[in-house]
Amino acid sequence: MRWVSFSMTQPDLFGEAFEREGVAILRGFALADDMALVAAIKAVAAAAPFRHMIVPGGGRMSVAMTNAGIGWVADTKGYRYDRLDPLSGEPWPDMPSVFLDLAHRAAAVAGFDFTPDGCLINRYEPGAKMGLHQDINEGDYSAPIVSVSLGLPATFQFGGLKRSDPVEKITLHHGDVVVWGGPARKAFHGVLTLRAGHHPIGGHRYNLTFRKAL
DNA sequence: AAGTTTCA
DNA sequence: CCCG
Repeated sequence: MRWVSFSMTQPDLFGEAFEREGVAILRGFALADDMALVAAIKAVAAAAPFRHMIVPGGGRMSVAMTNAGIGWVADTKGYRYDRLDPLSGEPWPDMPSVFLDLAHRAAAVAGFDFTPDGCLINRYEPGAKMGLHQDINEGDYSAPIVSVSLGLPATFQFGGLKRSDPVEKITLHHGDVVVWGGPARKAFHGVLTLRAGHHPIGGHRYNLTFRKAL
């Protein structure tokens, strides 16, 4: 099987151009569904509350997380995907249909037939950040990663396959969707410290990251 | 280790 | 003091 290579450029839409093989930036793709997405996030969080996970080494993540479907979990032992929320022992809430539909449509733009089984929901309060890392705990690297930004803007860093590779910065705004796969699937990426600001959905940023975890 | 801290 |  041959994997699909693609790239999309959004020159000067926000005074920034970005072009990288295997990465598509869909500006405003989620705008039409933003309120439904936020409502679904709140419904998931009502059953599986946001929490600050501990990483190996003992550090506490500044980003608060919960999951729908198969969940990403960190603790002192390592990183893993789990059907159960360790906080409750119960399965993570089901993936909301508005999540699944949006992720599928966004991935299709980039040439993927993508049915995620998990969505990691990140909540960034001002001061929160996400260090450079790879998404490499999934079972199927032929599936892309789909990332949805809601709320306050953030500076996203996209690097290469080695931590030391140069990093490109791009501002992600409310409603933007990023799809990466193929040669970019295991690229290092991260989010710079969120700056305080005002947004109709609140003074924070949500990020939905869809994966084929199992 | 997707963490922090410290230093040059 | 912040940044890389």
